Amino acid sequence: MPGEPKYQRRKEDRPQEIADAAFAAFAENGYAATRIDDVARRAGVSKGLTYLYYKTKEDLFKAVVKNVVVRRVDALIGDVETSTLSSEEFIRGPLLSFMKKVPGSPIAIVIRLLVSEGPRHPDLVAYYYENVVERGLGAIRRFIQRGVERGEFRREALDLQPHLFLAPMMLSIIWRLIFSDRPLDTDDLMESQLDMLLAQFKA
Amino acid sequence: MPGEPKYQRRKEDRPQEIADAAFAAFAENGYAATRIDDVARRAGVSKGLTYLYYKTKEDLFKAVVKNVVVRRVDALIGDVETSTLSSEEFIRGPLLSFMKKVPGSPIAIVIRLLVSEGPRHPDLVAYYYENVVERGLGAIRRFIQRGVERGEFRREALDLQPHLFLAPMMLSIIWRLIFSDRPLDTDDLMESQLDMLLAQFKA
DNA sequence: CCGCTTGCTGACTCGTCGGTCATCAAGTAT
DNA sequence: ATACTTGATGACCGACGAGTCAGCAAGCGG
Repeated sequence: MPGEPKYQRRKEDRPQEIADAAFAAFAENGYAATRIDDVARRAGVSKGLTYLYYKTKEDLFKAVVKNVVVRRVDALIGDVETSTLSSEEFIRGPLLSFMKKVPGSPIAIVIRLLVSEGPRHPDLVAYYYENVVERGLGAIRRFIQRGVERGEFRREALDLQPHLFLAPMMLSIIWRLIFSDRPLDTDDLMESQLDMLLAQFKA
Repeated sequence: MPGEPKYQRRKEDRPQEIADAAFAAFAENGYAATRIDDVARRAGVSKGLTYLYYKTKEDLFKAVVKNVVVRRVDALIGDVETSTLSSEEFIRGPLLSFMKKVPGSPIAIVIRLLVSEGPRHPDLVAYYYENVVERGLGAIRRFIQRGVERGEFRREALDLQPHLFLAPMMLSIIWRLIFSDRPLDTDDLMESQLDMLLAQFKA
């Protein structure tokens, strides 16, 4: 009797599937504590196959981080640049709702991985810096500038460090990474911060 | 010929010395990547001795975190409670200068360790939460309350989440953990935040 | 000086896990 | 059908590092 085939060949999909499984595994146990075997099992694949597509564990790690990051940042930045809302509306609308989502999103996991493994993967940190941080901060800076040009913000807003928008979001991310279940009204934190910034810099 | 003794017995000092060495090692390489042998060599001691004082690697880890934490937090909180400065003076003086120091201090290292290893050491997280976070936030809350009672702050300040004071500090810590060498004027960040808070809540 | 306690050593064990490779079998071309 | 390519498997290897333990010697009490 012929029976089911033991496996199908799916050259195209495997790398992505393995990367997804790896992300899930890293998210749960961290990089060091994750075995390639775990990743393979999660992906429904043998350990050997993982090594066909990713030469080393480190390779896989880098692929995973780039993967997760690239997918998200572009979308958001595109939003900022093309939106037709007034500055205040944009801040209270799309920006705030984005910030609220981040602490529970895969981005938070990537930050955990960067904090713990970053020092041993400098090129990965560089990649992240260029593709996320610089571009993200740049977008905020341009946004402020546009606001000033339109007369919605005072000139002093130009001296503001864009980081100040993101500080409560960062705290919220770390809080959830460490104290996952302990309550903290992170939404309120971010709203208060944006309120303060607007109060201070609105024309 | 008698020669030097090969070692001295120093039962009292060993545990602390080993914990210090372990902290240095964890700070440099993280928990998982640090070998007990490294710790021992740093402490000028044999691997076996480490196991005399700490049953397992995890034990050592917990001892290290508690050790570093306990030493610092009390001092600061004591400061807040006993200071005779006005609220604004205190914020712009001792509080600001404390916050400036943190990102380069061992506390930052502890945060890295908690972010990466926390999920696997829930009791350690609980310990940290009770002894650092709750007490720290409590101190800030009492400080605000005192300011309101003295008429230095408006009543609305009571609704403020204390976390908002610390958000830029948190961002600075993470920034330095990940991007150690990349420039960021973290002092300015924290100052701006305190300026905003004062502008908003000063009576 | 001697003998006993115990702080301390370091060679060893043993499980684990990253990485390899001989082999198999799914799919394809002829 | 048959031969061939290559995606996929899983047993295996080697190193590495946590934890053990038999024994050594510092230093104290008599």
